[in-house]
Amino acid sequence: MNFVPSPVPDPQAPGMLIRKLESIAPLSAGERQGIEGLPMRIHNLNARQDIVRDGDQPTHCCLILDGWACRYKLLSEGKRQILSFHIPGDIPDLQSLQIHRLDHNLATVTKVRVAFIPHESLGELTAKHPSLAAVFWRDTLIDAGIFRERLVSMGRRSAFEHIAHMFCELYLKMQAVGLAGNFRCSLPITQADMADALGLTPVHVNRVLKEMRDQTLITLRSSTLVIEAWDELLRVAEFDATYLQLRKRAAG
Amino acid sequence: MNFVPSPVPDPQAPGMLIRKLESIAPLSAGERQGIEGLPMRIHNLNARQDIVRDGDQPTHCCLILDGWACRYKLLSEGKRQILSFHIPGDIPDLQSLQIHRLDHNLATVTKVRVAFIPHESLGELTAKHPSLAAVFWRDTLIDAGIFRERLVSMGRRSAFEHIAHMFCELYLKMQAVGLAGNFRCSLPITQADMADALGLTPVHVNRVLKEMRDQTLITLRSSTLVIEAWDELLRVAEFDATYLQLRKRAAG
DNA sequence: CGACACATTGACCAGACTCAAAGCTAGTGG
DNA sequence: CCACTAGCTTTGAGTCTGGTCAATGTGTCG
Repeated sequence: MNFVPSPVPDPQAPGMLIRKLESIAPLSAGERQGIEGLPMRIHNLNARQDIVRDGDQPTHCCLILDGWACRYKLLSEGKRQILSFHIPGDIPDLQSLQIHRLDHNLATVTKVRVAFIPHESLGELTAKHPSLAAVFWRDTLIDAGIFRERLVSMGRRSAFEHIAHMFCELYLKMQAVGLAGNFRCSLPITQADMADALGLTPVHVNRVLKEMRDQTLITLRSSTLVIEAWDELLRVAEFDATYLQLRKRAAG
Repeated sequence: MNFVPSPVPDPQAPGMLIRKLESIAPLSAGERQGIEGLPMRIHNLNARQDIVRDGDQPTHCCLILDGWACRYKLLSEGKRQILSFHIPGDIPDLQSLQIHRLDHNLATVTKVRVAFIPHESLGELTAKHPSLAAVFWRDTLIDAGIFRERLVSMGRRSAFEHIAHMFCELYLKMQAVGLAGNFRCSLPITQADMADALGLTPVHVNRVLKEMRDQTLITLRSSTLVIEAWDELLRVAEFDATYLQLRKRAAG
């Protein structure tokens, strides 16, 4: 792994994790305290670099504090499939606690600030607080639910519907961690990234985006997505947020 | 749920579960004993009927003892996406232990014999044996890994490659539970089912299957798949079995 | 200011879809 | 044991969504 500057302390990192987990299930005071005590190595990473790779056997989990990351797989002839995008609060490789060899890559999209948490410490924590283990399990299950919904988009939605669906999902995920509001959020990915996530070509993504703009569904300028017609977007995407398992929570 | 005959006892059901879990991680004698003690209601279900539905809040998990099941979601205009097929030993709704409202349907494909296990009993069991909880967690993570690989197929593999990939996966899963061998296994699904799983139309699936037959890659007759050229099938599918997390195990 | 990455557009192509018509085949009932 | 039927499979002809190739804008950063 290539880190840019050397690690810097970040007293807010455990808070980020606590907020994330409380968005999944309420935590007891003891559990919160246990999380506060987790050792975390903070790193600042450049955009577009791998964090862990296919085949790696990581010894840490990676909590995103700032910026966007993605998981992807590569095929022959440079074909890439982006499996998911990840935003602050996410632990994209939480599964590595149980599945020791990674079967895909995790990379930054933008510059990213991450906290690395040793598996060992997480293991001790969940041994002490079994209900935290359930929360972690739940997080990976929500992750799986997102994959299932994306499968539906890939298989049975048109490019237009699929892109609309992705925007609904990304907006709600960003809103849930307080990084979006008023139908506006940062979207720091290129059209090529979108294409690789959607299973389309960049050219076609571009055309569909133009069509969405023409229909005043969205505006997309300087890495900012503005949803101009939320209800209509939901409708064309046949979007049902159940699968995201979003609980009511305090504004972040 | 519509059960055909009334429940019948099946002393082999716990054995099926034990074998399944030992394919994920070794079990201690105490754990095996705990599983033997699980209450299981056995039912025989007809083909093509829902077991649990989108929105349900099940109180039992469902262990498949015999036959095939599938999970699917429906969209408007009768569009259906099959998320996964399930074979004996699978617990397709294990996640319902943690995610209480189902976001998809689970249905039989063929006639199915299932064992329903109360969440309550599973909860007690994992409280007593925390390492069993980890095994269950691991099982759902493997499930998620299968979704990720399917996402790659959907997004970046041609219909031909995608179908080849599905056959590789199904064959290995069947082999792992002793239901396949010698490059031959039962495949009790229609071309329409395949189409809904692959995100294609039945007509196109048919044409691709013909092409595979013409290339002597496979034979598919009376619900039996014969893989005539395994290495070649692996090659065209760019199949890498890592994601299935298959451990060496005794022949079933 | 220049370079490079990204976005946009056009012309043409191909893989997959639609609609429609036969052919099979396993199960059912007589 | 055979004829019938319903559901599945197969095939053809024509269409369309999304892909390919290539050129031209546009914006951002050093």
